[in-house]
Amino acid sequence: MPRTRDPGARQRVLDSARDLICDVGPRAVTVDEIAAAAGVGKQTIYRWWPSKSAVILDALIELTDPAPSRLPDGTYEAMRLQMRRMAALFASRNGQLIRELVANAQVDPNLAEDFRRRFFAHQRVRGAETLAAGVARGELRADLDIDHALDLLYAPLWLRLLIGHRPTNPAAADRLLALSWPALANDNPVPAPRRQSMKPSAHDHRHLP
Amino acid sequence: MPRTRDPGARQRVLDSARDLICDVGPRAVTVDEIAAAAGVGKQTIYRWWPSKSAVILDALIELTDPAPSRLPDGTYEAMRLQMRRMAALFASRNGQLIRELVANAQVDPNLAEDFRRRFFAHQRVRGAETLAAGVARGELRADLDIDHALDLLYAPLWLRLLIGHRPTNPAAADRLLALSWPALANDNPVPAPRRQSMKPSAHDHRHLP
DNA sequence: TCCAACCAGAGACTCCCAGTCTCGTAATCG
DNA sequence: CGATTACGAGACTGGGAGTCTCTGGTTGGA
Repeated sequence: MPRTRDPGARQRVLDSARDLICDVGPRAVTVDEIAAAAGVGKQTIYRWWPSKSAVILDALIELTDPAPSRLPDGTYEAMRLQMRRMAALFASRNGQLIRELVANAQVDPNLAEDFRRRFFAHQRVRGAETLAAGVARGELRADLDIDHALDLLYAPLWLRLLIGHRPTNPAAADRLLALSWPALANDNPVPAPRRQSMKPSAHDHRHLP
Repeated sequence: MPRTRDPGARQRVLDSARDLICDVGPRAVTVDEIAAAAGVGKQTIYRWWPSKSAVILDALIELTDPAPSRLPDGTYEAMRLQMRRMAALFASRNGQLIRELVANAQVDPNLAEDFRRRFFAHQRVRGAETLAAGVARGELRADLDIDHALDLLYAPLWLRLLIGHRPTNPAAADRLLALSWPALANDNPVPAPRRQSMKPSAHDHRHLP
């Protein structure tokens, strides 16, 4: 019998938050500005989200959800594509959203937990599947620790986003994968047949933007 | 002819900042509390440091400076020690200082630049020396890109500190180094003689806290 | 038709904290 | 001794997160 939630308002809040933060940069954006840009009362935001960071997390998740597109067959190329996607996200305007969230997560344990569960872990699932498939096919070492391998592959990109000591772009993803590959690949192709074309080719080294 | 800076005050400010942040956690600590704990006027803090973050950065740097102790000869063991030291720092109370600084650096570009120059880069210098020596001795691949290799080795520890998806401890450092090693080591010992005892031994794998 | 329940936008309000300003005092040097 | 400057103490400003209040609108049931 009561009035129900306005889905348009929800969407306008998320869109405004995303646009403002990506343009102006993190922390320079206030909740009042988001509310004004969305044409929404401040209380409407706090009715549906517990904090400003929760809004930003939802805005970020909305961006990256709808992409279960097909991956290449080879483990190397599949990982390369996934790392390139992550690098592109980090380098895009939307990288600002992630930086803001990680910054606030250092202070707010609840946010940290949400961020890990709803964004960070979610990002890793497909990578874990790819690596597991690679192990099953004998392209990767049989004793590979998937979680540590994911850290190895993804962490340098994260670090560049958060520290800014180097750019985060697809070329960086390529170089990092090429560098790490020998640590993951199966040195002794036990019964496994061909894994020739999957290995990094020479031109993957040494020519960056 | 004027009164000079009180070095005791400087030290008390840094000590109080460190203690409070390590105990209470980042952002829960205000400048007023630091000043009160140090028995110092607030203005004295702002006379010598441009911001709260600058105080914390100095407090952090003071901790990690005086440790140019000798490293083992083997490249593997030297890197292992350095990674373990970093892991221990991250896991200690002082890891809070770093988290706070990285969080604020996402918002404050000047702080980000200072943090990179005065802490982050400084940390990497010795690692770079170790790797370069390893290349020179033929233990590591001749075409190794030192900067990327440092990212590979250190970034997973940083990521654990900042995201918190896994613990940051010496055992983790060991496992990450053992995992990455094949990506760095020289597969073709060209003219290089023995590099036997430097390689990870079997017990370095698979037994964590 | 009317009413209860709850949503909405608008904006005033409280609380907190980084950073500034002011004061009276105490060193230091010429 | 007097000019100069640091010092501790604490009042003050500005801005932003989150809350409260008000008025109005929309829904579904009696």
